[in-house]
Amino acid sequence: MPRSSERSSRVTIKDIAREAGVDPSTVTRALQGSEKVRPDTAQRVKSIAKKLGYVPSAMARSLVARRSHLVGLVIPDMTNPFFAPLARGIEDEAARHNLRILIRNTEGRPDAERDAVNLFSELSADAVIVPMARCPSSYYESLNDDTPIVHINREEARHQVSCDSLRGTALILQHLVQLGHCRIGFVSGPAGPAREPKSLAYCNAIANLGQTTRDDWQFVFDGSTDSVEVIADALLASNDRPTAVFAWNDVCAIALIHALGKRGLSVPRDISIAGHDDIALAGVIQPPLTTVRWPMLELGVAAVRYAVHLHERKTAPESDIPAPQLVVRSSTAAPSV
Amino acid sequence: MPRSSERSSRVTIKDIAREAGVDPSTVTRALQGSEKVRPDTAQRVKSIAKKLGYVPSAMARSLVARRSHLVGLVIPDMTNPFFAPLARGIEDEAARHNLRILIRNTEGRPDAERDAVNLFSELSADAVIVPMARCPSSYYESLNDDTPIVHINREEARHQVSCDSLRGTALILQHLVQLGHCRIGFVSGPAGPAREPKSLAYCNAIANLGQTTRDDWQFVFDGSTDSVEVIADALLASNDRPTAVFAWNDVCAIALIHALGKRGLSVPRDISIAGHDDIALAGVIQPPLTTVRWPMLELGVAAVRYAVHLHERKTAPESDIPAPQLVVRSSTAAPSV
DNA sequence: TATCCATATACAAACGTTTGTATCGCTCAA
DNA sequence: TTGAGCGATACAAACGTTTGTATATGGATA
Repeated sequence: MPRSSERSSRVTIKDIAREAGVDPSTVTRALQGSEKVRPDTAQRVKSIAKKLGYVPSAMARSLVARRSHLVGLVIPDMTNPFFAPLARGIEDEAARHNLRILIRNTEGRPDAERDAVNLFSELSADAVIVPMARCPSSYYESLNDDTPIVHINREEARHQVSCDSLRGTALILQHLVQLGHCRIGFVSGPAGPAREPKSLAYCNAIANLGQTTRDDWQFVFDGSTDSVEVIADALLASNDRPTAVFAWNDVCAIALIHALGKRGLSVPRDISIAGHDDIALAGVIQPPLTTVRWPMLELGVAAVRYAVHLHERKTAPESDIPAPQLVVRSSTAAPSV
Repeated sequence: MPRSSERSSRVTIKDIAREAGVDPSTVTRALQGSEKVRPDTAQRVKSIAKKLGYVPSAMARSLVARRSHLVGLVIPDMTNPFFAPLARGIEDEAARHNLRILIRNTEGRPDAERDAVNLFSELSADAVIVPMARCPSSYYESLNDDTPIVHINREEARHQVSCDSLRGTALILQHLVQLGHCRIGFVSGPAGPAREPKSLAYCNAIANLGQTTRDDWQFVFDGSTDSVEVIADALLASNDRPTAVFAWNDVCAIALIHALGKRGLSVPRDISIAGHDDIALAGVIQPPLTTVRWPMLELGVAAVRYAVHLHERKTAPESDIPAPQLVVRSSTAAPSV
């Protein structure tokens, strides 16, 4: 029996006050459990509130409190299970701080990312967490700082938490070289500010290991299955093709294994494939994927902590986040040559 | 150069008004592009707003407008890529109606689901979309109806859009029987109001096809990889074990294929496995998974349309949603007997 | 020059809360 | 009997918008 009256608009604190014969301010205090209200009055107010199906207005509340206890999370790609542990870490830590997480999905589109940040800003979110931002730094610098933005793995940003983001590349390449590979290809992720540094990290790591690379051993995955087919074709066309490929994304690596299989190449017998991210499925596909585990959960926790401290003490907390780890499974092996 | 002043709180319409030498109401109208403002005044106001880095307060705005143009989406499991197309359909359709989607993740916990619905309600969301709700119907019936809840595939709910949710079961089982299987196992999804109907659908379909089932051919997947191991063990222990298993969830099916592989059973040679949902990876794993494609994208679109009509015309729109489809790949084959 | 209309702008109330301060009615001590 | 002190409650202002109405300014008309 929610609404007992016939009015069509929302039940307010005033409705409760009228019914209880008290002032609205008394209702607020009663509902908050303030000690300045007589217990029996408080009880009466509460039961009337319940009877009427009262739902407080976050709008009005936040307006006067000038904060919303909301934290925005901007996710570039819900399809990628990679972000799930991040979200979980964020949710858990947020709950501990009496904050509530709201998520917005951008599908990798920079305009959607701007819109998401904007919406959270309009909602007076306490903070906005943006993992793997697609918009250029200049955009974030132009924002006024009422709403702090916390980036994840974006070294140049004002506020950010990160792990050693390029470590994974080094680990994987080192692993492949140790197995005896010397022609190692690379597939970089979708467009965005993160692409360049990744390619660079690959080139550097290759150089550090005393190996060489070639332009036609480097490919771009745009998130679609079509682009994987193109990559597979290009790979086979190369007359001196890589014996191993490092794909910057497990989803891409898995799709690539399949595309190569269709073309008669078996992994890891004919070619080794390594991924990145260690999504939940990576260990249960055939062959189980060699990849890099990122400390996404820990990054989420750290991001929320950072946001909280930013809000309260205006000073950045230290937090140490475990380094990315190599997870060797069965999609990589010594070259067959 | 966002904030030119030294004040630390948010830039408001009053700040702009003061700087432009006009009344706040004129600022609003100028910013809205109302035709009652002289063009040069409007221009001046706009440029000042930009200069000050003005961000409107959604709180204040929604408070007076008494609506937020926000639609809440409650997702039980972000890990499951199954929900990605739903979210995309919802986002796209919402954009067309000038609505913005906010997502909250519940990880399948009923209390988190209640909290999510509650939050959206407090935020005066125009509607809340709840796919695969975990809370009992009685909870939803007890809610006051200022904030309409639109369910997805929940026949008993007041407001819902759905496809023929049990069709998939029938299609898969029919396919398996046609291949010659007569001992067909079943793995149902995680706990919640949807589990019972699913098991029932399985039993009914089995009966309709003139087959029989046994209690020890039916298993429960709770979302963890551990539970898949348990299922695999139980499956092997059965002395008259199923020659095919239908798992109500691709993620579960994929993990099951792997767990059986570890125990020496090859799919589909030794046992057929079928999934449900047709997630993006289903086609690119080894072996490619036979499954059922659900019209998630279309359901998302329909849900938003439903919500919009509920808000505007108070009458439910008709929409026809394509039926679930059987997608036969390579994880099912004739029994080897 | 007085009147009228249109146009541009200002004024004020409202949305639903929260919170600081004022007021009321007690009891208790002097 | 009076006044201080206190506990419970009422009053009022504020948060940042939007919107209906009132006002002022100017030009055209009579």
